[in-house]
Order: sequence, then C-alpha cells, then structure tokens
Amino acid sequence: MKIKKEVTIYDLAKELNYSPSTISRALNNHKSISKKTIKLIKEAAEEMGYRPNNLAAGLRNNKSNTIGVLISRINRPFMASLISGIEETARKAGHNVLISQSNDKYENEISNCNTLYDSRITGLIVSLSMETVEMEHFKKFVDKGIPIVFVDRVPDNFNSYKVVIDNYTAGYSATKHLIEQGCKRIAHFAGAQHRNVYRERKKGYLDALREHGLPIEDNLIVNFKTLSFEEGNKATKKLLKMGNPPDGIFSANDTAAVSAIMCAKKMGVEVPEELAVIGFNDDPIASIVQPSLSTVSHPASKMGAISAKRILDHSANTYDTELSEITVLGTEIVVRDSSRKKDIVLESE
Amino acid sequence: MKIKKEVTIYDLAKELNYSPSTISRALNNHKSISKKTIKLIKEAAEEMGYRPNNLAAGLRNNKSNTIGVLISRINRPFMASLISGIEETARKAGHNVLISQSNDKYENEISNCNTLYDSRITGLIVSLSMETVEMEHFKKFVDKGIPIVFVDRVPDNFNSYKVVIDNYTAGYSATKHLIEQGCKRIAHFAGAQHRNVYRERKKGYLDALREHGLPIEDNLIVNFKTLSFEEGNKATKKLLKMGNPPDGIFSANDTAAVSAIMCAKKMGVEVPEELAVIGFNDDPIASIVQPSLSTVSHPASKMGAISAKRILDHSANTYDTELSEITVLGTEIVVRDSSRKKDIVLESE
DNA sequence: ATAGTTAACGGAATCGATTGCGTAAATTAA
DNA sequence: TTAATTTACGCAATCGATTCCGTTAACTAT
Repeated sequence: MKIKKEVTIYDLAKELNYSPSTISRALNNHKSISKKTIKLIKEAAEEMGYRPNNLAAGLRNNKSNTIGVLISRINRPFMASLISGIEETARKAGHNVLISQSNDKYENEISNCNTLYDSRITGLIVSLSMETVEMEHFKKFVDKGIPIVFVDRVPDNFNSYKVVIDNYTAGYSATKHLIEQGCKRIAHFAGAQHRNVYRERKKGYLDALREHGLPIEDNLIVNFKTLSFEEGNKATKKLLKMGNPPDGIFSANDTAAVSAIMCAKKMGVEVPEELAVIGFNDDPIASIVQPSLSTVSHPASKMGAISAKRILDHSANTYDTELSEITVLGTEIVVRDSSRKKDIVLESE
Repeated sequence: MKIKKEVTIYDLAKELNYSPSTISRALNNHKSISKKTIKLIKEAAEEMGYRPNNLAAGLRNNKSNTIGVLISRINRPFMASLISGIEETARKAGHNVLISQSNDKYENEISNCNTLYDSRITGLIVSLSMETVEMEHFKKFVDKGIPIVFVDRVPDNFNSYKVVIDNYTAGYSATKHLIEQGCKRIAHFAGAQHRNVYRERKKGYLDALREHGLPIEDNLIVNFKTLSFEEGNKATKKLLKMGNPPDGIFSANDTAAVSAIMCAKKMGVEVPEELAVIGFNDDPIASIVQPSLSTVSHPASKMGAISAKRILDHSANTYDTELSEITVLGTEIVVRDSSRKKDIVLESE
C-alpha cells in the first residue's frame, strides 16, 4: 500500500511560483490578494488535492475550531438529542465536536477534562456527572479564557455560561396538573438532591402541594439513586402496598414513571383512575407505553444548539463581557392518558 | 479576565535547566532518561500546571490520536450505543472521538469526510448515509493509509474494514420464528434495498418463506423509505384492510413494528393472535409497548468497541496486512408477547 | 512630473513537541 | 590502565500554516 505524500501550501507555492504566504492568504480570502490570484490558487489547490492541516493551523493560532463535550452518557435520549443539536450548530460554523462520557464518575470527568484541554478546544460544554461536587478541574479553562457552558446538570457554585430549563416551574406545573386532575395524595420520585435539576423539580412539587393546601407526606417522597426502571418498579410496589397508597406520582424522569405505570397495571391498579402518573423528559417510550405517559418535554436539541452558539459567539467576540449569562428555556406539560382523569383544556406555556 | 500564559516544555526546560528534548523524552518515559530525572520533571510539570499541546505533537507526528465518526444521526438508540462503545474504547487507549452526522445526506457525508480528514484523524468509523452510492470521498483516506471501518451500513463495492451483524441470518430467523408460531401469510416492512442491512434482512425473509413452503406475495412486501412510525402506521392500515390480510409482520426496524402493533390494536386486530409482529434492533420502546415487541437484538455498543479497536490496532501495527477484515457479529431473537402464540423453548443463538 | 497612496505579494519568525544525530561522562570489560 | 560501551542528555531541524513587516510596482492626485 503506497502512502501518498501530503500536499501542503509549500507544494502549491512551488508549483505556482508564489510564496507560501500568498497561498495561505489566498486560501483564506485575504483582501490583499487579487481575485484573479485567489481563483487561480484555489483551483490549483483543488486539483492537486490540497487539504488544510488543522493541526498546523491550530498550533499557530492556538485554537482548534473544536468544541468539547463532556457528558455522563451518550445513549440516553436526552443526551443524544443534546449532542445532535451541538453538532449541527458547530458544524455549520466550521467547528468540530469532540465527545467524552464520564459515565457519571467524578474521576472520569476530571480525566476527560484534561484530555479535552490538551486538544486546545475552543470551548467546553458540560453536563455534570452525578458524583461531581468539586469544580477545581474546570478552573484551568477559566484561567485560559476558554468558555465553559454548563447545560442541564449545572453547578451551583461556579460562575459560567449556563443553559438550563426551568425545572422548578416544570415540577410545579406537573404537580399542579395532577392536583387539577383530582389527585389528593401525590408521590414524588426524586433524583439525587445535590443536582440542580432534581432539587428544583422537587421544590416545585413541594410548593405546588403547599399552595394547593395538600399535606406533604415524607413517605410519599422516594429518593432515588439513578431513577432506573428497576428502582421505579420497587418504589411503586412499595407505595401501592401502603395502607393508604398515593393516587398520583410525579416522577423526575420518564424511565421510572413508565416502570410505575407497568407495575401498577401488573398489580391491578388502574392508571390513571386510581393512580395518575406524570414523568419528565418526553422520551420516546413515553408515547409508547399504555396508557401513554404524561410528561414534561423540553427542547434538548435546542439546548445543544444554544450551548454551541454561546461558545462560538464567545470566541468570535474574544472575551467581550464578563457576564455569566444563564439561559433558561421553557418546558411544556404534555398531557397523555396516564394522567387524564378529566377533559382538559390543553395548557400551553 | 486575565488569561494565563501557556506552560510549555520550554518553560519546564528553563526552570529545571534541562533541554526541551529531555523534557519531552522524560514526559514520554523515554528509556534514555534516568528514572530520577523523569520523576523530577514530571513532578515539576504537574506543579507548574503543564499540559501537553496535542496540536503541536499531532503536527509533528502527523497524527492526532483522534478517531473520527461519521454517522447518519446520533439520536437513534442504535447509533448512540454505537458511539458510546467507540468512545469508551478509544478513550481507554488515550484517543479522542470526533463526531459528525450526515443526516442521511450524501452532500453532508462528503463535507464531513473532508473536515475529519483535515483534522488528521487516526482512523474513520462510518455508517453510510441513506443516499450514499459513490465512494469517491473515502479514497483520500485510503491513499494516505488512514484506516476506515465501515459499520452496520457498509458499502458493497469498497475494500476496507467492516463490522456488521449477520443481517441475513437475523432476517431468516425472525421470519422462521413467525412461521413456527403458525403464521402463514407474513408481511415484510423492508428498508431501502441499496443498503446492505435492509437487503440482507429481506433476503433472509424470502429464503425463510421459500424453505418453509410459503408463497411469496409481492403485496405483502412493503418498501419503506425511512421505516418511520408514520410510514409504518400507513402501511399497517393498508395491509389490514386487505381482503386477505397478513397474519404476521417482520419489520426491518422496531419503530415501524411498534407502529404496526399500535395500529392493529386500534383497528381491533389482536396481537399476536391475529397478527404476530417482530421487529429489529431491540430499541427501548420494544419492551415497553404492549404487547411487548419481539425483535432482533444486536450488540451496538460492542460493534462500536470493535470498530474502534480495529483502528487502534491498525495504527499500532502500522500497515501490517492488506487484508480487509470483516467482522460479523451474531444477533439474537428476543421473543416477547407480540409474537408468542405458542409456548416456546427459548432459542439461543 | 513628482510625491503620495494603494495593490499585490515575499521573507522569515512563530506556534510546541518530537527525534535523528552527536557528545561528554560514567561504567564496564580486558 | 586503557579501550569499549553504556548512560544521560543537548542541538537543531522539522511538521504546516499564519502573520508581522517589508518591498516593489502600479496608480492617483495635484
């Protein structure tokens, strides 16, 4: 197998009797090069199979036109859509996307952080791992003026760009929806409380109960570790076996909510009549399960797009403001069969 | 915002009174540097916050320790798992992962190909876009000795590494399973026939019918464009309205299969009694839909891991053999309720 | 016609890490 | 003790693109 030699701007320079400077400028449409020359050089480049070397350009400019993404796992519907949005926006701007997953491990997050830094990324988009508390590993980006956008699972104690949904309002609305459907004893599947998303959702749940005069019962609030199907199953079984079982569940994610529906059905509990359920995320399974799952939908792909745009803008304006801008996106209550006990006037928010 | 200056090996050299060569070698554990010196230098590097510049190293070595991934879309369960497998394997070997989606457009695939090439990736992992026929855009990788691994949706006419599942056997087994359940008129939801995966699945379906003495009826074979939920819905409705409707469906993906189940239920057709359904992929929705969907599962994440390993091995052995190795992975028929008309001895393959 | 301006391009340093070749000192062999 | 190795390191070129200064020639204004 013969390996073809790389065509560089020096090869073009020699071939066309121009200096490498001129070749470089021509390829970048520099104004001090005549249209004619630019055309000539570009055509020759095309013909000779020239392809720019991003490593060389990156080294010289100390930037790689690459956005780094650091998330827990890719194969979750929300994360996949998020990345999709990032990729689309980045690519349109001529940027690449480097991905890395922490698998929710703090150690991995640190290590991936370093690796991404070593690639001299233009900016970093992060959704925190479940374990992360310390934020020290992000400091080196700040020191170097590399923008970080935290998305969805964001830190409380770190000043930076953030793109989130209004988890509080979503939790409040979801709970309120169940109340409006006539639920009196609403359980909550809560996620880890040190992560903003789950904490805010629970806050919304609590406030909704309070504001509608419903008592808060600790034994109706289940603290989950991972909000998995199995955990949801176990929790539901336990709840339904109570002497005084709940008549509604607001789950902080769809996976656990679906498991609740399936568990209830198996136990002969009617959904939504005896148990209304609402989830969070609007995963594909939500519209497939029967009865279909009411849930909270949020624009994952859009969040990705916005996050990417933040970084692109930042690097274009080169450190304009020091303001850490937080983008809060709205959510939408999607009412399906799992919670529809009455005819509803569709709410739009 | 003050931007800290980068710490380079030259800074370390000056600080420690060594030459940059020694610093570089020490950091790479070169054998000609004494253990003591290595330890000294590494500790100083750590303390001074030194971080290697991958761009510089990459330029010098003409490789970036980065694997490029070129797929249709990220937010499909199969693809997300595939990438996850790639990322995990790559990272363990100290490689990064660049992703790009073609959105099933030929144009995008070409453009992404070039962008990835420009980043001097170590190797490329590709699942072809729906539109792709010409393979010209991949030639430049071959010319440069950069390995390409085609995965799942692979070309017929291009010599390279390939990682696939045995679609033919899977299609055959899925159909055979329906036959064994007593189905006599089995429909097939077929994908675009210029893509190996769908073509092979259909071949398996046809052979299974033939070998079991069942007639092949053209009007039971539906050619899909995208195997979407909507398409599946429409096709199912049409099939069930026939004077002589099918009693089984083998769908080339789960999305369309699920839509078939839901459509049948809505039309009052019993699944699996009147219509047995089996899908392909074992997406999360398959185990959620009711009745749960029988399907073909395949190891997406493992495919990703193998693909990544191919590239890592290739670049380590620097052009060892010219053999284009094809890896074929097995699949498994997952029998669930949508096709279980009789008691089954679980098959394992 | 002459100074001033502009257009179009070239020279050479630079980004940070790597590495082939060379060398001085230390160690071993004989 | 002297030659032969080995150990431990330094010099300087190199990877490919970019860009700060120039420079030359053509052009414009007066």
